[in-house]
Amino acid sequence: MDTGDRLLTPGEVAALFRVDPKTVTRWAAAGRIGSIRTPGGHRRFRESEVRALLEGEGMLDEADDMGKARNVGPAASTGPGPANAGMY
Amino acid sequence: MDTGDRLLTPGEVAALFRVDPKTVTRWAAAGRIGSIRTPGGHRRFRESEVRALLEGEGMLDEADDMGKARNVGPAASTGPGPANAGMY
DNA sequence: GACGATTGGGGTAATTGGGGTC
DNA sequence: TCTGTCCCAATTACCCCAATCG
Repeated sequence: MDTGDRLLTPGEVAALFRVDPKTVTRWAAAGRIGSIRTPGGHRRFRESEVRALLEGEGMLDEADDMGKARNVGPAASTGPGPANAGMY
Repeated sequence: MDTGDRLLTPGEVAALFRVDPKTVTRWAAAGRIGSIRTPGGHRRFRESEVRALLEGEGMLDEADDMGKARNVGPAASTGPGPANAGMY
């Protein structure tokens, strides 16, 4: 049923993307990547989603014209997937 | 609905959240998650509550489509939704 | 009663979150 | 506009050993 819903820590995702953990946090805060929060407030990311982002399957439309799908939307969130609640 | 009466061990919940079993114990001690204690002092967690926490307690409606069939993960059931009281 | 594996509790180090700045 | 780095506070992870579960 699940496509491999292993959860990754921000550090894991950051290492995968070769960026800073803080940057991954910003992606989650911007709603560009789905995030699951622990009761303590920390974030966990779906390995399947991260993998899709790494492969570039997540945003095929944007690969061609990014000035179109980047900031178009009622909620300002591009919402590529399950957007987080954004409460803190 | 027997799916909600299943009890999970701390190790199970820890694997679901991708955290340490000790962390799950800490959640129960902090009152962030309901726990049932065995006569010996060990804890058991309700599967329904854990799943609700995993899918997002914020339960925000999102009608987004990415054009490509991506992982939807486990079905997000509009469960009881024990509001997360974890404030930073 | 005994055994292996898990859990609990305490304590300390590492990671994470949020804000602000360059 | 986006990313990397600074601060501090909270959360989490791993260490120990004793008790409990199956």
